Amino acid sequence: MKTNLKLRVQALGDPTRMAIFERLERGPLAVGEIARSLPVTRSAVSQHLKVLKDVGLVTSQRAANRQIYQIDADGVAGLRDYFDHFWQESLQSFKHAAEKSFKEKSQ
Amino acid sequence: MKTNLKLRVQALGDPTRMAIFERLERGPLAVGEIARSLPVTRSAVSQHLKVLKDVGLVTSQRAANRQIYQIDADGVAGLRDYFDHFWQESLQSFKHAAEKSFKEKSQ
DNA sequence: ATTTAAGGTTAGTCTTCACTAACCGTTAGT
DNA sequence: ACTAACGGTTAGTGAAGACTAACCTTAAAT
Repeated sequence: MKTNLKLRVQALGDPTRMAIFERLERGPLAVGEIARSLPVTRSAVSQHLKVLKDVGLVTSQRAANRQIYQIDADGVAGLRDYFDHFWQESLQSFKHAAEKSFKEKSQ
Repeated sequence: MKTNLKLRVQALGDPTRMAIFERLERGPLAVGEIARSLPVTRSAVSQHLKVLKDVGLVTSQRAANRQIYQIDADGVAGLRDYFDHFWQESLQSFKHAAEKSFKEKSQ
């Protein structure tokens, strides 16, 4: 399994980074635009975006003066798949535990 | 939206808690069993499990002397749904951005 | 009744990391 | 050329929280 997945969860574990991430849900934004809607400096936003980019949750591209960030849909899909797989495994193990418990009680 | 979702991501953001969480994927475990497979004390594991329980990612039940923890499948499903929804929104916004970019270039 | 093992709680320490301020390079406009 | 706005980088600080050690209760065993 990709260890990147854990790093992504770790990255989103910070409330400010999660807020930045959600700002990008509706579409690409420049660093300054994000910072203006948050109670932190551009510097902080820039650092957070670097983390998000390093773990593959956002991508960036230059537009003249500005740096435009947007969600990396593949990165999000990875997270969804991980939790989906996890969910299925959990259901499975729950079934087994329930059956085992039933057998133990009925003997 | 459930603010709980962000708390869940936050909870799994800690590597030790993520490790504990993954230990429970295959089935219910007691606190001591988890602690034995990790480089931290039972006390730490107990505290982490409390956090995971508070945000709805695990449940617990007594078995005589011991406290048995297991994954809360509903909690995991919530995370999966969140990221699935997020993924769809991101794809949508990506489409729009691409179309807009195409129009701008062709005019 | 004592012992043993389980797990939760608390106080205190220590590390991690989010944040700001200051600086730098870059680009567009005048 | 100069100015202004953008964004990335660094050093230093502060606060949040992960961890251990010590203590407590509870339950089963002898």
